[in-house]
Amino acid sequence: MANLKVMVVDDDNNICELLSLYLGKEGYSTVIASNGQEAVDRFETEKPDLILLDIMMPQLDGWQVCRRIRKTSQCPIIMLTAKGELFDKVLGLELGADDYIVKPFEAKEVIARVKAVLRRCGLSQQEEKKEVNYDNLYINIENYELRVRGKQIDTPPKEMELIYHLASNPNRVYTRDQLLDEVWGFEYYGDSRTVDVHIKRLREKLEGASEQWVLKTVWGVGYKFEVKRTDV
Amino acid sequence: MANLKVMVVDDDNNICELLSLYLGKEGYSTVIASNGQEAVDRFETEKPDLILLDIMMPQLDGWQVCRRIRKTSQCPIIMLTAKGELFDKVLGLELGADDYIVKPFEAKEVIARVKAVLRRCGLSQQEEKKEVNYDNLYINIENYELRVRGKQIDTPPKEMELIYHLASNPNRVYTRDQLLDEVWGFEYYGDSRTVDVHIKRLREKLEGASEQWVLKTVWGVGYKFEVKRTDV
DNA sequence: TATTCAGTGTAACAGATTTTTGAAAAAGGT
DNA sequence: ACCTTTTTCAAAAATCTGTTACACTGAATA
Repeated sequence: MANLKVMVVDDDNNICELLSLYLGKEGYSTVIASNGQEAVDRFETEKPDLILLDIMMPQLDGWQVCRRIRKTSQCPIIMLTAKGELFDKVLGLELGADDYIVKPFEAKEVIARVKAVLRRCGLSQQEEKKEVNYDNLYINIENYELRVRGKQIDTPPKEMELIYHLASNPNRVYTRDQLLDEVWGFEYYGDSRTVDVHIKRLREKLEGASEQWVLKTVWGVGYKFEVKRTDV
Repeated sequence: MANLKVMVVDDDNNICELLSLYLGKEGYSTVIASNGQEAVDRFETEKPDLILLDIMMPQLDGWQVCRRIRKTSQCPIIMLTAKGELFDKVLGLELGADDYIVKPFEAKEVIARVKAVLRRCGLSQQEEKKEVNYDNLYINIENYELRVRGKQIDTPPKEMELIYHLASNPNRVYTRDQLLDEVWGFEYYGDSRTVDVHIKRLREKLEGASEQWVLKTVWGVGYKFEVKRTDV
């Protein structure tokens, strides 16, 4: 896959530099714009593959920039919003934002979301694995196949995607909101308890399948697919 | 990461110089303002990434400066308060201060707090380690994972954060109040004995894990994660 | 050395919070 | 219309957290 270009738009130069650094490490090339007008202008000439767009900016704010760009392009846009600022999901959807990130953010999260959005748009940098394999567990998200102890188990799509998502990043803790965003999608509005119910049904299917891994609750935080370490 | 800029506001020039020195050594660039009005003015032009703000100043005091800056910016603010002066946490919270430091302060503490606040705002100068490793002890705060003698131990979030905090700064003594501030959070009000109970529960989990380190009580002061030195 | 006392360890409780679970309603597909 | 999947809801269960009371310890004093 050719090198992908990301445009970072924020009036705070530190944020721009930081994001640029994160993205650079992951092999993206970056373009920086430090205000709304510059963003609109450079978008035409640079033709980035994705835009990270701050909402709070003087003059032309993020929403306005988003609206303008959407008039001529479907280029994926991730909005940046400061914690405390209330982010209007409805407005975001109407204007065609693809995702949003709350500041302060972490490198990992930014990268994960950029990748996720690009993937959804069929622009992922490298083909990602469509299957995961653990002791007594095989998941293939392409043909929606789940095998536990070698036995195929009929599993509804949502459960399938959830276990695939968790098992693809073993030991990483996901909050319910992250899962809703990343598995259900940005546009999903709903009770975060929904995740619990799916986890429960997955657990019924996975119960006692292996000592090597477990679908664990991290109390007060979320869930993770925990894999026993053999080392250290 | 681009160089971060800190604005130091204090009517005592010695304090300013001293802080400036500390910060400079750590790679921050600094701007000094010696009264409230100057702080407000220079904030606009300099756009610092963080402000160290003395409370007691003639004319415009720290609280007033804080209020004014908060009208237009979420720039992190750490208040400086002299020992003896009573520092009003509630007022601090309402006005949106992010932390506070009591004078006389130590270089180490100032740097630690500046870093902590910047980190919370997603502006940390370098990626901080999310895991610590000692003989028979592995802590990963990102995955909420605690392993003692290689065995994974389920641990509640508060205990997790506490041991992570202590183990991240081995041999440093923390008072109970410091731990409440730094682990429970600036906004937490509560009995400092709470810390004792958490320490006890941690000790149960860590008991006899290693000769190399220990969760030690410093009588009359607080606690520290003590690591035996092999060198020196 | 005995005494005193503030500081610390511990166990147990209560309240708060979070998670699990079952059941039923809603939505979607055939 | 039927069946499956998904979501919602709320009661029940589990877990975490802060507090308290009391026992114990270390350090200072007489």
